[in-house]
Amino acid sequence: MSSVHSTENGQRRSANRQARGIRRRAEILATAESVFTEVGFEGATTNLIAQRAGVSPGSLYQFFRSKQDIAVSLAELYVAELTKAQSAAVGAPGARESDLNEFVDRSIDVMVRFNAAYPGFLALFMRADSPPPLREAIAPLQHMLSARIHEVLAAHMPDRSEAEIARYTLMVLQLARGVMPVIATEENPLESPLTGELKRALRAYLAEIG
Amino acid sequence: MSSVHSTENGQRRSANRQARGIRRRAEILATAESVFTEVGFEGATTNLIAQRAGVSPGSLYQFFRSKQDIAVSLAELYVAELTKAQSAAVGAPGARESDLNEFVDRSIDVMVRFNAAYPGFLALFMRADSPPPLREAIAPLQHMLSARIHEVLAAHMPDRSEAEIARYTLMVLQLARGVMPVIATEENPLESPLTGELKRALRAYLAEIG
Amino acid sequence: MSSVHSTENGQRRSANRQARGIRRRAEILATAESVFTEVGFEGATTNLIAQRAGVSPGSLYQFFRSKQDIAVSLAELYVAELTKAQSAAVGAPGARESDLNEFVDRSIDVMVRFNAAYPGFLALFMRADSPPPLREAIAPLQHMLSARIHEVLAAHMPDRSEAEIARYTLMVLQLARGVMPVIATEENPLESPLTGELKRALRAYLAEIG
Amino acid sequence: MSSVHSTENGQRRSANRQARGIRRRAEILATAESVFTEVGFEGATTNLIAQRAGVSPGSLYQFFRSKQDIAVSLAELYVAELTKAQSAAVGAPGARESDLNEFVDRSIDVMVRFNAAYPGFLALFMRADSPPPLREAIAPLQHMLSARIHEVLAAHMPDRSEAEIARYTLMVLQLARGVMPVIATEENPLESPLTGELKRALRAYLAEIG
DNA sequence: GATGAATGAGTCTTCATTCAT
DNA sequence: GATGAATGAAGACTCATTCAT
Repeated sequence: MSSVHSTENGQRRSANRQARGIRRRAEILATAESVFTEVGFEGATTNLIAQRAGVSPGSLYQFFRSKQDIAVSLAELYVAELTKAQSAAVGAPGARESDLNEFVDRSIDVMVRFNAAYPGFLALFMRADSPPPLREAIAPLQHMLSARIHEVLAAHMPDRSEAEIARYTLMVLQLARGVMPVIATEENPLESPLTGELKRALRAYLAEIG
Repeated sequence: MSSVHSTENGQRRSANRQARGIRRRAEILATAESVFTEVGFEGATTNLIAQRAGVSPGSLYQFFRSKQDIAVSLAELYVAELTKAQSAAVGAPGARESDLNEFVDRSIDVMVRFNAAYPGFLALFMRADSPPPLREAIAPLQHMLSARIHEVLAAHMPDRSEAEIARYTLMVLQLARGVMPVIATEENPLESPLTGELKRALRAYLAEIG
Repeated sequence: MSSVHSTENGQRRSANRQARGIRRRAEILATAESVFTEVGFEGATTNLIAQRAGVSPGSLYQFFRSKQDIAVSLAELYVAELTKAQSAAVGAPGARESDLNEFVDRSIDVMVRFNAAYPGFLALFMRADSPPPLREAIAPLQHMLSARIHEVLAAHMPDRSEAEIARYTLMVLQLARGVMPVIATEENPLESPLTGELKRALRAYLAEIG
Repeated sequence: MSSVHSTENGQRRSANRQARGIRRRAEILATAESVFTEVGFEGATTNLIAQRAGVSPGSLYQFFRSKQDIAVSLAELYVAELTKAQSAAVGAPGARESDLNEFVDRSIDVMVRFNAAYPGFLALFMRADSPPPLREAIAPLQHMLSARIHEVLAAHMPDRSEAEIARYTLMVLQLARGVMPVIATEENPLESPLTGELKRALRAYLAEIG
């Protein structure tokens, strides 16, 4: 009985440990995000991240192989979260969008909310010179967004060539990307007039090419 | 007599020196630009820049107070060059734009040409994040571009409030900034379809808000 | 009554524990030996040893005070094993050697066999330098081997001074130590011609000084 | 004239600089040797070496690419010095040795002197587990010594097979290697009785196989 | 003005060891 | 007794900057 008991204890202990480990990892990741946001990837030191997370440098390296691994993990988190948010708000990929304007509005809202929620996203991945591993880490995200836009545009412009659709897709993505960083710094991003203006700009462009 | 003579010599020598100094400075700046472009601001070491510029590290610090100062000086150079280019192509600031669309087209062309000519511009200042040391260097550039757009928009929309004009200005700037980096990587940027699409997008937006 | 019972239980349990403890310790020591052999003393990490031994780092420190203590314990093990092997093959210490040549041959065979059986022995203790932490661990081994040789030499050269005997002892030990590492890397060490040559060399030296 | 003068100054300055650089490098190397001797290669820290050499860590890395490079450079020094010493004392390779015993005596003296002069040699390179680059660095030395011994033995034993000569060569080398470390720690190595004993041992072995 | 050797604070990372559970 | 997460003191190495010449 005592052995059974100790096994139960062991299980509970290891469950607790695992839970705390996951929490710890998440805390470090959140701390890292804010440090990256403040001082950039190269400006951030692992010792500072550790200290701010209330953890020893050694502990940090129990959760992340390297400084870069922290950024990659962050990217993975973003990919997962954004995919989730996009599906929830705009509908699963494949669902026809009856109205292009609706699609634009909802997508922008999703992006705005996302950027507000994860300030590190802009700070780390919207750079011209991210080191290759970071770039790779967000590639899926790029692809997902592009695919979604491409699909909707193609459905609404059946007469256009692949190349044209691809071009429009890229334009929409980059136009939004240009405005997003400044929206993200607003007080209340979702209600910001800039958010409205971005929607207007995209709608105008889509009407023009339609 | 000899003192007069030596003074004349001194003047001539100091003029020569100054000229060579200015040339040196420009060379270092050009070298720094290409190094920044290759490896980014933090990836660049002052020793590498000095070496590639054929100058000793000590000399580099005779022209620039710090690594950051190099970037700031580069930004100032860009401001000057871009102002010149803009004036030449679009008309001096203050000159009324008869047609907004004309203004857009010419401005975009200027920017595209400029980005092609100065690769460091994109590498350093078109980043969505800007590591803190670069943030202040970028400000004058921002202001110059904004001022130009603001002026033209204000002239064409006399009934709008300051705040609205400011908002539209920011939008135009950011929309262009989003697309510019991908235009810059094209084979022949000026003829790229994306350049045309950017003009279309901006015209459509301006028409919408007009 | 119950207390008696529990005491009996306790005794049996503690006996079991102790037995398992000894086994554990031996397992860790064996693992450490192979890790040391693979990557050297400084290359080995206590965490790796623990992991390979299927033990937690904390447990390892229940058996060994420090990393150095592992090496010392290994040395002690070698002293014990080598003493045993030596006694079995050459006769217990104290037993007169009728023939010096016999003694040489048997001792070399013992050493060769031992080196083949315990690769860690060479890796840790046959190094010409010994990093300071290992220096003290090696001492007992040195002493044991020296004592054995000294005794036999003294018995066969009653007319020589202490100092001379000590010198000859050291010579024999070091001559053998020089050749042993290369013998140990041979396919079949015991049959290697080098083993024969080492015996010849030592016999020749002993004859010379005899 | 003043320009000529400044050129002369420049030349003198750069000559001075180079001279000081070479001296500095040699000092660091000497310091490193003694640190390696005291605490071993892995025990030595680059910061300690720098400090003891009266140099900043950064300066150390101006002369040596890495900690390992220091050891490799030391090895190269040893190779050069020992080659020089050997040629001077025993005669250039190729010169027939009339007497084997003479050859042994002189070679041992050279080695003893060398080991006394460069204590780092034993500490760094007589180890069972030197990292590969260190091993490579002394390989030439090994080869030189082997070649020299091989040549002399072959000349004196024309009837033996290649394999036998090779074996004897290896034996001589290793027998000497075993005793050398303890000779090197003696007060006055050249006069140490152990040096005499080593010569005796080698002569006895060579007589035996002759 | 120019040089480049010298600096040293600071970076990422490791690992022997401890300790709460 | 066992566990393994946590620790934190170093270590090798870099690089913006200075300064004697």
